[in-house]
Amino acid sequence: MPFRDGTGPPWWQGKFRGCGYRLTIPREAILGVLSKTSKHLSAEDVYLAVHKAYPAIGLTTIYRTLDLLVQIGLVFKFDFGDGRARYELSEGPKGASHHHHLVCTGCGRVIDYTDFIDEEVELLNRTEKGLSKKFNFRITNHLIQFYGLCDRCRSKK
Amino acid sequence: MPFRDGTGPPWWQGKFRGCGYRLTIPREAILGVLSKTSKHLSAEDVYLAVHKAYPAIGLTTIYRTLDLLVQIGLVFKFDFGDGRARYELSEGPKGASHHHHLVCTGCGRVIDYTDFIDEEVELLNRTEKGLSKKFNFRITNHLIQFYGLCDRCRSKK
DNA sequence: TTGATAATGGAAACCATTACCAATAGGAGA
DNA sequence: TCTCCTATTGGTAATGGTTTCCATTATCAA
Repeated sequence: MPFRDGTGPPWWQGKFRGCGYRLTIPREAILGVLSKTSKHLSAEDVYLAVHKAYPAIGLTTIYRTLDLLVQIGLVFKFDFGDGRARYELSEGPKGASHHHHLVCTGCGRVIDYTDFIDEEVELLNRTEKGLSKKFNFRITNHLIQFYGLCDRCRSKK
Repeated sequence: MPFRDGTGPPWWQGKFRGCGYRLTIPREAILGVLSKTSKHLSAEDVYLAVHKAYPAIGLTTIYRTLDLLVQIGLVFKFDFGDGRARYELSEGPKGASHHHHLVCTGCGRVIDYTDFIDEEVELLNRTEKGLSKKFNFRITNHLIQFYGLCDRCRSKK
């Protein structure tokens, strides 16, 4: 009987065992970091955060684990155009906090928005169904991003 | 009076002059390559293609020019997750051939689709308006991609 | 408790992209 | 058409995020 009140084993344990993966300290530490922030962390960001509590965990493990988490579907990987990948937990323990991104091409700032999400998701689901059938794809994920200049960058020029 | 029948100066000349950029051999060659394909070329792909006709043109120029074309808005830059950027002409001389992408996470194959495009674009325009107002952004572009397993990769496992 | 093997970590390799700078060429004005 | 200013170019070297390699360690089913 799983616990989800913060005192028992984390809610993601099942995901691991179910796939035949071992639940290790580094993996728990990385999930811990990701679950405690709403920022878009790079691999190095995760490394630095994890490093505070577990200095022995190496950068290689961070990359490997993040890849694994993306494969499992626990984590989303994004590219905001600054040359490094960003990672976000796909959903929190209390449920999904689904959002899309607004990226400033001037300063690289990323804004999460949840407005219009319902309409977008509704259309996406419909599109997914159609595409799955037409191209015989098993669609697992989608990406929507808007690009532009934020207020600060607009006034600079 | 501009020519668009292939015998006169290319339709993109105005774009350059208007922005104060010079129209050079390398730039024309690169645009030429991009306008003759519907594939998603990497910088190296473009380099190799350009190199056949103009062996003197260097890879550095390819990168610089592609960046410029993206800035001007003549070219879109994509990331399909294979570690290299892909470039596509944003619209052909005959008009736009707007499409979105379906990416196989198994083999990396990318399928262009135009189905649902109208609905998607309609919703995106509405969303853009709302986001522009709420966050005071000047939105210039958007990205939609679906990820999944293609038929071949599904049957492999 | 034990053993098979999945997972780890440090260093080195990888590789797409960028920085640097001397040489070249576009094109507005004469 | 010619000249000059300066944007552009191209080769090389550097950059830096990510991956590879492999000997060591730790997980967990039996």
